[in-house]
Amino acid sequence: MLELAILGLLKEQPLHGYELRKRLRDYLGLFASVSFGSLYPALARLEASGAVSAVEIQRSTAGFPMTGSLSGERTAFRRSRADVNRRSRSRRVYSITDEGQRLFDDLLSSGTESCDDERSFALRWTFARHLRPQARIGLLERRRAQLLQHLAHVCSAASSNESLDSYSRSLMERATESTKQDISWLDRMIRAERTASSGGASCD
Amino acid sequence: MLELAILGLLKEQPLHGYELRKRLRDYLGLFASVSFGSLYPALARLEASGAVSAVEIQRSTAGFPMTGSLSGERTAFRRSRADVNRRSRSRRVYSITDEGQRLFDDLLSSGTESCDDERSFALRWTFARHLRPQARIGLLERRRAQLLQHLAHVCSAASSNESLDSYSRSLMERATESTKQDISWLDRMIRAERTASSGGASCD
DNA sequence: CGTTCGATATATCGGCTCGATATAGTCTGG
DNA sequence: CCAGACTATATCGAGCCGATATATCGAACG
Repeated sequence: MLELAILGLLKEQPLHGYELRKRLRDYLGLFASVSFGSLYPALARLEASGAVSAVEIQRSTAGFPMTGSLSGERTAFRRSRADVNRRSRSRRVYSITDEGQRLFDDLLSSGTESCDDERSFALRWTFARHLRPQARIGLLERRRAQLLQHLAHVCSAASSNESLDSYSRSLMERATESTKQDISWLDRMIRAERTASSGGASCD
Repeated sequence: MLELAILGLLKEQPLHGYELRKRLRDYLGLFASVSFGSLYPALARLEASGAVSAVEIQRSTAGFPMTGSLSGERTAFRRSRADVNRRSRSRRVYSITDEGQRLFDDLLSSGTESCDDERSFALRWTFARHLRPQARIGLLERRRAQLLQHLAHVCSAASSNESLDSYSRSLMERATESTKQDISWLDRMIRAERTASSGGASCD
């Protein structure tokens, strides 16, 4: 799943590891902060599989480093942001490749079988703009079915045993309420997607 | 954290791995199902550290197996439940030791520094009856402070950058709403705990 | 002027968890 | 009598996390 998040951020612009982590924490950081012990191995895997390419940027006080290696990718490396000009030390700037674009599409739409937990869904929904309208609705409906199933399971477990104390019960009630509201949210999203796709252009 | 859940269930009665997993899924299963690849190593760790003791129950069609080893613990092993008499194959029944009781108390109250994520809090709250009233309130307030901090962080990240598309924004709004409701729930719980502890014995 | 501190930046290690898989006994039903 | 489902324990690889190590830079401080 981390690969999907990395590729999604690199689709917008090339980034180095440290900045990538900050964006994972801030933009997609609704759920958790990613540690370096996950990030750098994931980047190494992606590089080994050819999904991303890395350019080593040597530290240099001049405006354009260009110490000379791999001329193609760093055209997109523009120091438009304020934190880029305060570069320090050598950095490895990663860019997504064509193969990485394909991998991103695969990972994003592969939730057909097991878009299991909440974080996985949240991550996919963050990149929902890269999905076809039909796939967006499918993602929402799969998530909805999972929450309904989860709700039924919790209710059956709660009714089969009344030995829960007040602490467990209050926790369970809060969780159930939150899940129901998630389902309502999904319903609203599904309705909005349906009207948008019917009102807009025919499916693609 | 898995150790804490195991010890909490074994505090009530001795259990073998398979049944333990079912209860982790049903009773504490509000969040996730625990895999055997986590459970059995965790049991082995607990046994190696002396927090639990295991009794090998050989399969036998008689009512009482009692194949003879460690006479003390299995007094609590009563086949009062329907699924116990349909025992099959040899099982390793785990019981909590005195050292395990101490470890449970340590783990349960060690959230002073880092009761980080939601699942950790939910697990501790499930066993809140084993905490002193003061410690219960502390747990709730730590969780509340974390959620407030999380909320502030998300809001600042959202305001600093407006480039989020409608999908990310709707997701973030739902997450924010849910977090606010969690905080309200915590406030209710804190109020209830305060009245309960003030109505009961004077604080100390 | 040095030096200490915090931010930037990459990398690795051990330990824990998961999903998949292997093994094997028991019970039920066709 | 055998197929399939359930019970039960165990292991493996891979991924993720927290902690830690290393190194450079700018700012703060005396």
